Amino acid sequence: MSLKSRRRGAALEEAILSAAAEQLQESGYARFTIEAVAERAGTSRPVLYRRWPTRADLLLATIRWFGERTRPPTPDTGNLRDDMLTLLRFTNSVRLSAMAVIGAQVGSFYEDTGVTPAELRRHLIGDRPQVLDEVLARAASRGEAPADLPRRIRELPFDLLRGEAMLTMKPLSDESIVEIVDDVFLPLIRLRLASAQGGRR
Amino acid sequence: MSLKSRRRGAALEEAILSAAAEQLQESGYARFTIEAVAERAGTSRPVLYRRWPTRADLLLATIRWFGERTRPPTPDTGNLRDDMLTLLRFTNSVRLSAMAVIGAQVGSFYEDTGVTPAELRRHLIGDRPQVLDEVLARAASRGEAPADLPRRIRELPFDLLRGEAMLTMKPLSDESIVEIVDDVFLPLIRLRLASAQGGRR
DNA sequence: TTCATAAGATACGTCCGTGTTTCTTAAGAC
DNA sequence: GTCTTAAGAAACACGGACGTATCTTATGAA
Repeated sequence: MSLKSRRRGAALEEAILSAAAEQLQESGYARFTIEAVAERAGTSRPVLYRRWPTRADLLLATIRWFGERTRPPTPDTGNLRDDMLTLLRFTNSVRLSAMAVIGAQVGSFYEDTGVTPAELRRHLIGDRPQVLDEVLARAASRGEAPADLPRRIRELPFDLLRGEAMLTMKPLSDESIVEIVDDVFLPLIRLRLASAQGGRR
Repeated sequence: MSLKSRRRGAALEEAILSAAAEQLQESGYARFTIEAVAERAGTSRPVLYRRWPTRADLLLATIRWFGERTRPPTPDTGNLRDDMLTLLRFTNSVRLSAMAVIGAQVGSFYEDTGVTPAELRRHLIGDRPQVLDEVLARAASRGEAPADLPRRIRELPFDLLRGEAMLTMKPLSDESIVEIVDDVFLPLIRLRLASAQGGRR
């Protein structure tokens, strides 16, 4: 292909991981082969083998790479509802293609390695502080939400978003997102807030 | 293998589908090959090819077969909470191994055929009337739940169950199930019941 | 400008699953 | 008991991806 330019080191690695991410999202893990990624990146298989001994290693590297450059911005609209909607919409559009792949395409990866989708998700998310924490903390300081929310409630909107996306293999409609916030999440938050205040008095 | 007995027709088909279901649950879709299923069933590939032209056809047949023999019993404990717990526990233990496979192992199937996990799920469930409908109808007649629940609320416990199982690739703990019912589902039901009655008055 | 390094092209053997064909022989209907 | 049907064993060519080895040549640093 390239009779002239020849990429090296970090630039090459970047190009490969980018190609790998594309391949993964477009064609799923089944066709996420060393061969296909090399071709898409415009390089040759040995170049990949020199960096990642197995397809599983390449996948992990790809997921981490993708996760790093799709950090959600921290919304700060002044109210919990809009913050949540913003966050969910971002996740729905940007991260979800990744999660759908990770969750639903990677079954054979689980078979091969024993790494569950949940663990892959942690790879995607990384160690960075969760945006959600910040949003909820601000809501609590405004008196919109109780300070202590159990994991199940906190993560509810994301669990629902992810679950539905994994089933349908596509982003949710905006109505669905609004529904999750207005009909499920916020009512539960208000309920818990009321009972916390009621209990305190 | 069998120098003596030789199965035929329906009995053979049953044996094959049973072997296929085992193979699918144990080793996932990636290793759900005509070859592997034939071997596990103690027969030869041509026998399978005569019935199901492709691996996808075999998968659909297997899912339907499995779904048919894992119908959930309709619980009738006299209260919504226990009915829901019973139903969720059954799904968690029996159906879930299937759903985990369907949802999380079958990504490449989606790639091959365009059939989403949601559609596969419908295959599993079939056309039969949903047990959940009956449980909720009885709850409504007891005054425990409003008569008209939107899909999102009705399915909430199952969406959560399925989503979590697809992530972790294993059944939920019983505490998680209780949590889903007591901290998420029932509060929302009561809330809607109250507002429906309040609005009517 | 020189030179060590690594990109990238090519080729090789291997494994595994596909889909088909041929042949035998057991099963079940008559 | 005979005969049609289909099970099941074996072999085949095929394709795709693997993982490695070899050789060239561009790149970037000294």
